[in-house]
Amino acid sequence: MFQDRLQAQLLPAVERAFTELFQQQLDGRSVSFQATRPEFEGDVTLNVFPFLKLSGKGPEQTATLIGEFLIRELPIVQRFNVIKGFLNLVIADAYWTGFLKAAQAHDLLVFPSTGKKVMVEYASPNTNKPLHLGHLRNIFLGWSVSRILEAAGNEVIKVQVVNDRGIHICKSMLAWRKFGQGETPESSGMKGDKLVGRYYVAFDKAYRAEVEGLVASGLSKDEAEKQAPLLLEAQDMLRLWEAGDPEVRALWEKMNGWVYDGFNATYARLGVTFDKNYYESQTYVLGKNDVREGLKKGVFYEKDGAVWVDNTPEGLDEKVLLRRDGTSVYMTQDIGTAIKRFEEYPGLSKLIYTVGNEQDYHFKVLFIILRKLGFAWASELFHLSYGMVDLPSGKMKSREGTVVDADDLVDEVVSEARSMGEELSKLDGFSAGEKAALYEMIGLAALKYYLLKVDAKKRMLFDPAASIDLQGHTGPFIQYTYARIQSLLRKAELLSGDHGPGATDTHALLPEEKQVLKLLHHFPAVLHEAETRLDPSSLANHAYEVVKAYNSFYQAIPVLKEEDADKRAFRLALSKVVASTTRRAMWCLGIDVPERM
RNA sequence: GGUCCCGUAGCUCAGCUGGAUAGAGCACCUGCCUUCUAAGCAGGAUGUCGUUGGUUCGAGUCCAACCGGGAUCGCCA
Repeated sequence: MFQDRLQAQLLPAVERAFTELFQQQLDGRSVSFQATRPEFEGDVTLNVFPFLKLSGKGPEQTATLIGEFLIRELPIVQRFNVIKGFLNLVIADAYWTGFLKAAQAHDLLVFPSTGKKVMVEYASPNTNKPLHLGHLRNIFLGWSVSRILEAAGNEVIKVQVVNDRGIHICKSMLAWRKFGQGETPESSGMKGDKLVGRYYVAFDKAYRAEVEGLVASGLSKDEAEKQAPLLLEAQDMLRLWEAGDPEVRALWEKMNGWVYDGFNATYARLGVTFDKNYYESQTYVLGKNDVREGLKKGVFYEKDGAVWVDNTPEGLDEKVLLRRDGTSVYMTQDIGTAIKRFEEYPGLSKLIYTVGNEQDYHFKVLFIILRKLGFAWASELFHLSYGMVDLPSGKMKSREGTVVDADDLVDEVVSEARSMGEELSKLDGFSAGEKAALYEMIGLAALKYYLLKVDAKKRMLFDPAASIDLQGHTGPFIQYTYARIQSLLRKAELLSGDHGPGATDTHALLPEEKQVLKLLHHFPAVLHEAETRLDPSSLANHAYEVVKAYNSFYQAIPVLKEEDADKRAFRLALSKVVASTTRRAMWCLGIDVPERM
């Protein structure tokens, strides 16, 4: 369990209190301190209810005895009050100002190196259509988790698996060859992924027309769907692809190339990168030997000529790993790819798959299989499962054209940031290019924060109006606070006589100052939690809490206008740490912050 | 049908291994800019925490059943 610097002092003292006052051994792990609720006096609270058996006394008496002991033993405990079983401790201002000094010297959200290497897989698109809103949640989530792991001291390898082969891309290729008349991204001025996606849609349309015609001529729907000439042709093309037919391969490479150009443009705009790309056209052959090995070892078994795994002892089902004809299924290649990755990256300590929760079962089975094959690292595989994104109108359906395109969405939110910015017009001296870059930064912040602040595990509703909101609990609100502080710091430097911000402990902390300090103080614990739970939302929400408290402070307490030099220096120091910590927290979310806005 | 996830204010969401009178934002209302950036601050109103039982000193949180929503269970990917 993560201990902050305050708990590190309090916990041993509480343990001593139990040995000296009650002659009992207290298990430190069972002790939890919580922030004191605002309606009571105090900074941290110890709930003594769980320890009444140890103390052998009533709640009030137990709490009072411990409180008195802490006052004697720890200078940082200034006074206390007891309400029922709650021991509320007031921590001395000197502790908080000392904390601020430490935070000035060392970034609160940078942990020492763990020496561990972690691989995060995310994005993983198909190459037959452009990226959409669902991909955005995946991409922002995977990127943020990578950053969080880095901040927590790990080396992170970011990868994607590109699903570049299969019937879906053959459909686009076929449609392009039939109807495309040589159209290219250049000739049409269309982004490559959009162009290929258009032919995928064109295929679907023509195919359904064929199916309807066949049904009209008397076939059942099922038969029609299987016998439509276009589908047969696409399947032929897939066979030619697998046989390495030069012409099909050339077309495949050309059209995938267009898609990659389009994806790369989107990734660049979103600000994400990959250290390595895996392509299914290469990985789909993996895993067969591993499955045969498993068969030899008796981990799997043969039935009807196919190879199976029996997961009924784990409460799951039986599952085919190699078809009767010896070809592999999706699971087979995932087995092989996982093994290959741990070979390619010796010392890899964890592998995280950012994949939607509709594949929960798949990953459960995959991890069990790898464990059965005897790989020690199988326990370090993690499915970062996230919920679907729904629209107010319901589920996104490509057939019904309700899919929200990623590029369009970014355009929209950036344009909202622009009109807001123009309206407020606070950017004197900015060039057109600087303004455009700023609006881009703000728009992306709105979108990223909107998708990241919700617990990733949960299905979420995407409200287009709320996602471009720039006020309240949003990314731009946090950026705004940062820009505000930067402005303050710039002005402070202009004032003569100030030799930079410094923390002093010569004045009694105001409630607004202390509130900000307490929230900052809690930040490392939040990062730790975000890392262990692989959950950016907790970090996103805490960043909001901090800047909200800072804004209250800012609005109520003078900084530069303060005449007392010590107080002014202290408040500047506080502001500076809020800014740098906020910037780091936003970095962990993949969101940039501006110097002005 | 089996397995898994979800149900908290009008809407969208927080609520850490059980702890004090369940919190934010949006929307609605009232104040605050001759400016340390009003993309802000202060204040107002809003709850059978899906239902019913159980465990506990204490349950939004744990357990069971039920109701409602979703996912998944293929020699598909």
